[in-house]
Amino acid sequence: MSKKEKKVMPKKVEVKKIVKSVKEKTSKATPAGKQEKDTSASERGKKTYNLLRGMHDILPKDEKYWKPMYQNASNLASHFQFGRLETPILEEIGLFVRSLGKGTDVVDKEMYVFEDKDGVKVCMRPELTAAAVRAYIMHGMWNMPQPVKLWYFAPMFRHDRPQAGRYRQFHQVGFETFGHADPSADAEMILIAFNFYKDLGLPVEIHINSLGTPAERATYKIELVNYYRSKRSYLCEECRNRLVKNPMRLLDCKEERCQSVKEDAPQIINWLGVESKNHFMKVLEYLDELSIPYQLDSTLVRGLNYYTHTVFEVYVADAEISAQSALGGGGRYDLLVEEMGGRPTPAVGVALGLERSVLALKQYNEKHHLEIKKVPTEAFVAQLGDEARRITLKIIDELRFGGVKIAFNLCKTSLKTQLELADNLKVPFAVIIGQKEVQDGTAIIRDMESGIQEIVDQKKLIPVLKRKLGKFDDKK
RNA sequence: GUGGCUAUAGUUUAGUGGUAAAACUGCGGUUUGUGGUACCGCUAUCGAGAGUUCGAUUCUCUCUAGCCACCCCA
Repeated sequence: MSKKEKKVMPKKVEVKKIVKSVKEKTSKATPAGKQEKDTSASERGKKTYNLLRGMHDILPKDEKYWKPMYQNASNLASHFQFGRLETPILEEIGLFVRSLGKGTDVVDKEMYVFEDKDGVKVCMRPELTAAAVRAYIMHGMWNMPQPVKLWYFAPMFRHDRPQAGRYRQFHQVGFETFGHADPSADAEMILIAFNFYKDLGLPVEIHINSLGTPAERATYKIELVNYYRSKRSYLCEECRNRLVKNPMRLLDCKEERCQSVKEDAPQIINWLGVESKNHFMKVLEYLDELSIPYQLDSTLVRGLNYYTHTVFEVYVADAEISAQSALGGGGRYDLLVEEMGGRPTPAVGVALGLERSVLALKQYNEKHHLEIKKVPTEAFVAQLGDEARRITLKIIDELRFGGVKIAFNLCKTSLKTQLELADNLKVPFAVIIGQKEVQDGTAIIRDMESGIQEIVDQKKLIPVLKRKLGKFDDKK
């Protein structure tokens, strides 16, 4: 016991632990154990904090999903010439009410709205398109060579009821193109969304529809309502409400009794004018050319009011993976810039939900027994004693410049434990530096498979390691 | 926002009206210079609060959170 104490004395943490374990032992031994328990409870009785509802931490274990998502988005953006846009989380409420439209769920019940200390009503952004439009107008981007292409990777906020893959703070990666009316812009958006998932290794398909112009939609709406009104007695209660409130949503109904009514319902495509129809057909031609799998979906409406012409959503191309419906979606919003006070500017955009994508990707990989490969660790640097530890940190830094992917743990003092860690990581080599090596200015390189060790000069460590790893120095 | 299900160590799961079991992980140890094994030890106010009870982790209620369906969306 005394030996033990002596050993650990210099370390505060260890002392505490010993004290604690001694306490516990005595408390167990004595019948007055209850008292002991009480004191320890009050000792530890500090409040712990939980997350707010619908909020989540993104932990290191999911870095393997988040990192490639950011990299993919960033690569696609630079390839397709999108510039990074970063806007504030807080904006004026009006921005979203005006762009998304009153009557949409997002505006009516999901926005985080509060008054700040100046009594100004502010809103935490529920999406970014409106902010992008604001930025486009505010910074006079119509004076730049068109199209202006912007992308973002950012958190959004919606006060919805949480579910798996559905959070109150969630991330979207999105792309917006301003000043490009041609169907090729629509196709480009869909291509980017498609590639984003392709690069992640998740097969997706596109559901697509056209909403035409507001005028065309209005005529269609009348026709739709007329049709549904004639079948009113067959409808579910929900749909009777929709008939008045939001007729476009009638087509979404999943009630069995409404299905037969839905089958013969007029389809919006037949009510589009020649121009709108042409635009849509051209988008589809592009998709055929690009071999992007898509489904025409005459019931696809989308819940934000600003869309015109093309609308689309991205789904996992595997019905068994329940990823909370669409992974992402987008469409054209040719009238929004003008509506928001800018010059008439055609625009198209897409937003992808990242938490949902991670969820879908996890499920997909699990089903197909796939794993995301990490960059393998090439060597473990083990150290023994204070002197060695000091040298080690320096050597670790040198190895970073040398481009050797290493692991280490300065927290551990025993060589045994460190080699155990090295073994768990399945590194091919361990670099061992102890008291003796510090004095000699050397290091041991241990081949973890064969156990063969070699002593090398610390200065030659990087080239020797690289040669052993099958890497060659750039100089040679 | 509506309805339903669930809540036990870091994780996954046992279990009981008499304060709890296991696996994995983590930390420490089996002389601080050598790994893959083995062994030992430590780690849970049984989601929070109230009620019924001699006694509740177990029964009841409230709350909270998560999940599922709907609504909607990403």
